[in-house]
Amino acid sequence: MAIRQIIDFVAIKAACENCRLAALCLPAGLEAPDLKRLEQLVRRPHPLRRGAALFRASDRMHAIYAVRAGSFRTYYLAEDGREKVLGFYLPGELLGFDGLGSGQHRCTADALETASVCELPLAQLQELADRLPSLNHQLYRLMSQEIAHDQEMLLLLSDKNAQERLATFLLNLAQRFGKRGFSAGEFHLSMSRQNIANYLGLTLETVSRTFSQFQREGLLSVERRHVRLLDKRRLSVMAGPGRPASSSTAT
Amino acid sequence: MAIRQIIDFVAIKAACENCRLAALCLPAGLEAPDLKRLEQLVRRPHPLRRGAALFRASDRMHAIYAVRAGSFRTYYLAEDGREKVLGFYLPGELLGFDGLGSGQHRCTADALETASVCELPLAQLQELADRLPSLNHQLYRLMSQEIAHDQEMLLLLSDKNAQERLATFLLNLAQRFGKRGFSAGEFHLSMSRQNIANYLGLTLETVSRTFSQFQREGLLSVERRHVRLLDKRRLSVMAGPGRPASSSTAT
DNA sequence: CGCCCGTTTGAGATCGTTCAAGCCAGGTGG
DNA sequence: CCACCTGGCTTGAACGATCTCAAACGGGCG
Repeated sequence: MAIRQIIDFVAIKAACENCRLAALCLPAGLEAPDLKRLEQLVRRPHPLRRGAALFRASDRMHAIYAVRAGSFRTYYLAEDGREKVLGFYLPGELLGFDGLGSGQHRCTADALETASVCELPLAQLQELADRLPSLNHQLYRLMSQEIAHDQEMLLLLSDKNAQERLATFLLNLAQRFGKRGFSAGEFHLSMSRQNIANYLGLTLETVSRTFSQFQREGLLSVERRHVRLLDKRRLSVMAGPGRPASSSTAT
Repeated sequence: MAIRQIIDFVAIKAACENCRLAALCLPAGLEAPDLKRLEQLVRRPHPLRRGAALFRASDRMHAIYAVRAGSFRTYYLAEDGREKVLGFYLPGELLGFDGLGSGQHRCTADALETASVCELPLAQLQELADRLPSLNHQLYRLMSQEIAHDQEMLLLLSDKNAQERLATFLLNLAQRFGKRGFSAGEFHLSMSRQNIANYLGLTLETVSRTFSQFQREGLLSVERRHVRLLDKRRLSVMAGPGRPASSSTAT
């Protein structure tokens, strides 16, 4: 498979120090010598294909992951089988902290498209963290961001209507894509309407209708999963309070 | 003031080792020698009266707090002035981590009634944590719990109807009161309907009506802020999926 | 005693859901 | 190569839970 080969090739070359995502990733804020040590821990497993799980709820946590390519979704399964989508993760973003307290993951992460990660084995990471306060602080910072994201979502879910929710979501994605060197005005949604709806606490019909409405109003153009934001200013007004930014583990 | 004197008297005697809340508090899981060191950091400021802020959003974070008596609410102020109540804190529960990442609090905490806290100054706590991996792990565990709580709330806000929300809330409170040696079947709500409503993503009218409905159905009796749960089994069924437990920073 | 605030209760409006039908793109098999 | 099928998406119509607006109640405090 050609794709597999390309990815493996990249994997061999990838190192935190040279990684174009480094600034967004765990290494951010670490000094060169600490970075070297961190780098030695990193594993780069084979890519996952669409739908494959990176980890599952109640799995013993054995690593933190950085998205290298592709994208992920995390969700959480209620006792009665209902799913709740908790977040989406783009390249450079970290996931898997949810287990740091208990040693067990609380949610499942699966790939929305073919995707690959860097893996930081927990045992060695904690050992390193116990000796490097700076790494500890970095981990606190990341968990804090997770909390910040969840609290933004609480505000969104309790106060915002469908338009505000979708606008917030799209601007957030745009901002995160932009930060990664992709276009912030035009992008591909790797998640289905159903996933977006679940994440935003709506039904897929409402998401679909709201997309159509935004398009009629000239705020964006959308065709299946391709979106182009045409009037970010107005979208931003629609999105309402709470920074449109800051979703997921992005800085 | 008599009350003030009593509280000060208790404050002098209180020490983590003897504190009846110790098992629920930060010290849980720490060994005796580490506990001693932690204990030396603790300050016990004067009680706060109803409405007084323990810390405010955008304040520089300089401590973590453990509730000693009374109760607190945390909320988060959106740009347009809308408030979002994030959580309630009972004796033995810890608050104030939200700033661990950035060094700034993201939300405001205020007393719902006369309340007092133990204060763990951040600078010394971090210094201690840098030398005590066990304390670090404890802090991770607590932040993790915060995340767990927020994610339970995300599920509640996106999936549950008013009855499920209120039932979940009441059972959660009951469980937390019970763990603290108060009655788990009958308790006083220190927060207003407005606060409950905001926390649950409803209006105060809906909360009020749902209380009345529960009472008509024999699930509980309620008079102003005094609640007695009469049929926890049925309430539990109503509450739906996601553990009814685990709210806030309680273990 | 009377005011004020938090709460309860009622009636109507609204937004999102539900149920249902149809569309479109991509993949499959004849 | 085309017909068909499937899954994801769009659109419509009616329903319903919650919100909004409004009024009245009741306890606590000056």
